[in-house]
Amino acid sequence: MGEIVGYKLRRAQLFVFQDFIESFAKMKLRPAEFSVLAIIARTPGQKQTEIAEQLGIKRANFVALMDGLERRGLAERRKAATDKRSHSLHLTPEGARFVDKMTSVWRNHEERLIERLGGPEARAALLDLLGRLLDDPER
Amino acid sequence: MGEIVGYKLRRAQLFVFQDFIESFAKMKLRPAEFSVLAIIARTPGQKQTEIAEQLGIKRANFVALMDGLERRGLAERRKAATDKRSHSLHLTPEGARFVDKMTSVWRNHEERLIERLGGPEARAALLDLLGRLLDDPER
DNA sequence: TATTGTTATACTCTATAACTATA
DNA sequence: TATAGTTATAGAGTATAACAATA
Repeated sequence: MGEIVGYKLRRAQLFVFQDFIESFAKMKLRPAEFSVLAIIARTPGQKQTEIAEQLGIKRANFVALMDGLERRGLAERRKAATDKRSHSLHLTPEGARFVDKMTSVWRNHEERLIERLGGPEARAALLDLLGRLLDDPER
Repeated sequence: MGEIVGYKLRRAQLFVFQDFIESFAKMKLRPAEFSVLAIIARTPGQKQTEIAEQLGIKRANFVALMDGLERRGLAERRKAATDKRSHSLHLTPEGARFVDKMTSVWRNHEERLIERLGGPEARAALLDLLGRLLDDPER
């Protein structure tokens, strides 16, 4: 099975997620929540559907995810003045502090991966190859 | 998010699985079933728990999977003479023909990935990097 | 006592349809 | 009519506990 790209990709992804999940167990943060906070931190004010789409999450499933972040006081929905149907998403001050902590935990996790891969060049090579599969324009 | 190994790995895995699933839609074969048939074909006679463990599937969840393959006449459980608790797994003759077809469909899928990656060397490089993450001894 | 296969069950993710309020 | 957010729901995939038969 080691010659099958999809299989090995899946096993590697599960391994990396396992490390990720353990890293964030204390913060009670799951991968999807991490990604939502990261996106909001980088570009505040986007509406739900925009963020869900970027992450490949169905907007229906995004609701409960965002409910959780809002209940924890990390992010908030604001009624958009221009379009009263939509919510623009922002971090709370506490959410901004949380993201700082989260980023530092993530760096440790990423550092562990770099060591396994054999250095930063290997990580860059992996990101490049994955980007080719995805046809990523920012590659 | 493009700089986060786990995230990009996940997206790439989903993309590859999507192509895989579409490739095998006509054969009504899911990734887990593919992997079980491939393992049985390569090493017939192993018992359920051994195969499940190799694939990272819990033995409880393996039961329904194997039920399905048996119901379709592709694989079968044989009572092991030495240990009457265990089942040794084998392909049926129809299962063997199915695996041939399956392998050729898989090759097309894999060929598509190689093109995206930019050639067989790129695929080899990707498998190597993923193997490093997994600490794969057969790398 | 321990292990193999099994059942039952629960939890997370994901996918779809249909509703409401706005546009 | 169409869109943003929402609700309800169903299907995978995965995890654990407990049981019967056998070791």
